[in-house]
Amino acid sequence: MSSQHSLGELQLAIMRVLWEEGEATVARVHEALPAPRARALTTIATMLSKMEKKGVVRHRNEGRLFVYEPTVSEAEVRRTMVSELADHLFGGDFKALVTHLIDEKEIDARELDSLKRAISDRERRKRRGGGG
Amino acid sequence: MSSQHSLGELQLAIMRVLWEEGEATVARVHEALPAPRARALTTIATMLSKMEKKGVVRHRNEGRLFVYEPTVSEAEVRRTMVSELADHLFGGDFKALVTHLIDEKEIDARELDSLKRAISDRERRKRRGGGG
DNA sequence: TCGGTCGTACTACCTGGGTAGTTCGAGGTC
DNA sequence: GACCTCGAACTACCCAGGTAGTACGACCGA
Repeated sequence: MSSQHSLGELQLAIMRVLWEEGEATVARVHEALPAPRARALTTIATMLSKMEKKGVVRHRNEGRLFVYEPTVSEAEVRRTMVSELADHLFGGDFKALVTHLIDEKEIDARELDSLKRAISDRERRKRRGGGG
Repeated sequence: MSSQHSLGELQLAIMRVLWEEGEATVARVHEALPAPRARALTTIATMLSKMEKKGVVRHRNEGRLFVYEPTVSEAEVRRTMVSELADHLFGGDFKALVTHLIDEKEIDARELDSLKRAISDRERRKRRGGGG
């Protein structure tokens, strides 16, 4: 697949519900949205149909209900959006992005160290176990 | 300052010119934009005036020329935009962002290792030297 | 069958990024 | 002084995210 999908804030919030629950009706998405993201039900419905046109969700009919489910994974969206940002802001240099994170104290050396250990670990496991 | 400024693609391209050159006229920005970002001169002018309304650039008159200069630094914009992304995509967890970078092979353990060394180094220097 | 309820469809609007043509004014030139 | 040119201002779009009211159709209960 690997389609390029950059999503807005509300769209992301909606997707988060769908990723979490696998599938959901408009009403379900609406009530599952955290308080600060409270919107009219129709707003959610409109958004969902825009998102379907865009290809990030799909729906099936359950009686007269629409049950929506995601057609793109969280990882895909993240990949797209992080790459986009790295592109725009750091000329596509992901290392520069991490460097920024550290320079701006968003993340410190200790955190990075534990991170690095986790990664080496994962890589080692990958090498031994094979599968992705 | 620390104002929150999220910029679009063209805006970023324009800012890059201004950051690089310190200040520039519309024409200068226009000709300095890399080929793939070629736009009509009026587009640049319009954009620049929108950006001024937004507060990310300022201009002074040099005869009948407008000389624009940035009012926000590249670091500020990066901070804003990276934080925004981390917020939207990783619930504000910067570590999760780095983890993503590694999981998705955007960056590998070796790169991370050299990165980590550079960071420890910088931290050490900071601790000794003071300023920040 | 009528009327209410529920849920989607339609419509409309706002905002901001992006795009660019056209107009207008200032300055220099013939 | 009329004219040309250059550069900014104005105007007008397009698109997508976001927001929500209103219309409409289906279904259920009386």
